[in-house]
Amino acid sequence: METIITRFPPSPTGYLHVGGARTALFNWLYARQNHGKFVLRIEDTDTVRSTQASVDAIFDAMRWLELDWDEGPYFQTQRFDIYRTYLQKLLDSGDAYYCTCSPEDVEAMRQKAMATGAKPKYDGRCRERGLPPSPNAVIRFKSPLSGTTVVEDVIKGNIVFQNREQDDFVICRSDGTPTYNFVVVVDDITMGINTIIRGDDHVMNTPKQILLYKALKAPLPVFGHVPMVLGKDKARLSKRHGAMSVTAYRDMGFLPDAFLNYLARLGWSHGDQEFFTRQELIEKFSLKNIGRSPGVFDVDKLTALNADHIRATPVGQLAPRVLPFMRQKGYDAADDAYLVGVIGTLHARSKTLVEMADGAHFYYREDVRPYDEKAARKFLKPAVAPVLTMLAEALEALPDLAEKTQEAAFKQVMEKAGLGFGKIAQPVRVALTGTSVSPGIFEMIAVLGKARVLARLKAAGEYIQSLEST
RNA sequence: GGUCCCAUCGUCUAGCGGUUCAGGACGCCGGCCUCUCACGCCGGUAACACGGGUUCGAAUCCCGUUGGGAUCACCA
Repeated sequence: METIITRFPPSPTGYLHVGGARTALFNWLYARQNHGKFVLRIEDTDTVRSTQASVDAIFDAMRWLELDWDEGPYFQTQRFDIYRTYLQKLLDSGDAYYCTCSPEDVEAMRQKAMATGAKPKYDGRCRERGLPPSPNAVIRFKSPLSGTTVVEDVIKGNIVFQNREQDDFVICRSDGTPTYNFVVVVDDITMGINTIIRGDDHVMNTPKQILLYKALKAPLPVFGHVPMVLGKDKARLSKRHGAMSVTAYRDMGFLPDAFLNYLARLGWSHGDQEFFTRQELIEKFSLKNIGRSPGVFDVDKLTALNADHIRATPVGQLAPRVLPFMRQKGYDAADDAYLVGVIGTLHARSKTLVEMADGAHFYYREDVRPYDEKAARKFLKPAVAPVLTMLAEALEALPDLAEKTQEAAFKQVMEKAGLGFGKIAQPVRVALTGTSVSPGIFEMIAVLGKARVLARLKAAGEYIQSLEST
């Protein structure tokens, strides 16, 4: 069987956006599943809009998503000589010709056509003139005047185009640089790309490209056009929908596998399954299960899926991923046993890594004061001071802080104070964390360790005393 | 406007002529669990755009309407 070779060809005119990431993912999955090759190609022929910063941003995003490529990155700007060769082939075979009509002339043709209600296109006036190369001439492709070109789309099915709708499009500008539809075809032919999965916005280019493949006598690749990703208002995703850049999702605390899982499920399905590991995606992905209608990007669902992935990830593996967020908050955290313990108490209650870092505040602050005002007022009342003291003593006497051991200590205090656990837990929680929301008391104490716990209980006692004296 | 594509709960979707007065997930609303918050569990809300056909039978096939999207460059 032929080796599957797919590609992802972003143009470096901005960051990698959500839609682009999804087509990259689909191509990557398909290549990986078939033990084929995934090629990265930078389409930078628009020298005005292309920037190195964008190239870097794209690599950065691909690396974060861990979508590795087997070949490339190729840069189109370094391949002009190849394009030149293929241009000459078309000229030689008579499938292309020089045209000296100025942009203004062509524009006039469009206006005229529009006026008569016809489709705006170049009228082919230089088609049979056999013009020689000249400084201001462009090269146009000699498109068939009749017949049909059918795109056999693996996602959408057959799409038929009338050749008469096509005009003789420019394949080489007057400045000598080749245009998009031409370079893409040459690249895909020379790179051996046999499977092209790309966005819906390219369907109209496909008949042009197929014509080029035929003129170049090259075998056609398999085409598949995936529907667009839309924003909440059902309009194409754009800046006004907020985060479009893939790396923005990294910064919001999403896991790459969760992001990929979400992207895959947006437009593709495998029965009712929602959660997929990266490996499952590779195994179960299939072109035939890609839907034909556009989908709306939903952060809430991404977030829910992210929570599932966080929970499914062993705490040890989560540590290096949360660390940057901890540091960003100024916590002196390290990838150590303490952090693993911290994550253990937080990972079932965090939907994102940012939330996890937020929830870890009390683990990395020596003093949790000032207390949350409402929490302190409600729970750190005079009556609880002796209870906190008793608890501190009981805890101090313990040989270790295993949850079982702690339970006995708490039971002892509960009996002495004549209070239920519920009455003791909240004050302790405030004393330990400064707030009324946190992981479970026992697990928290086990992670914090005796020294921090005793100090905080003592501090809370002092706080209550200071209230009484005023 | 021309050309092309699309159309199941608010959203992502399952469904590929009958076993579905349509299943799952997110969201939302109840409840349970419970030391708070979560997790988890249970239950509820909510859809086949419309109109014609074809067929014994249609969410599933065909046509039309409507609605959305894409594209019409010497951008990619």
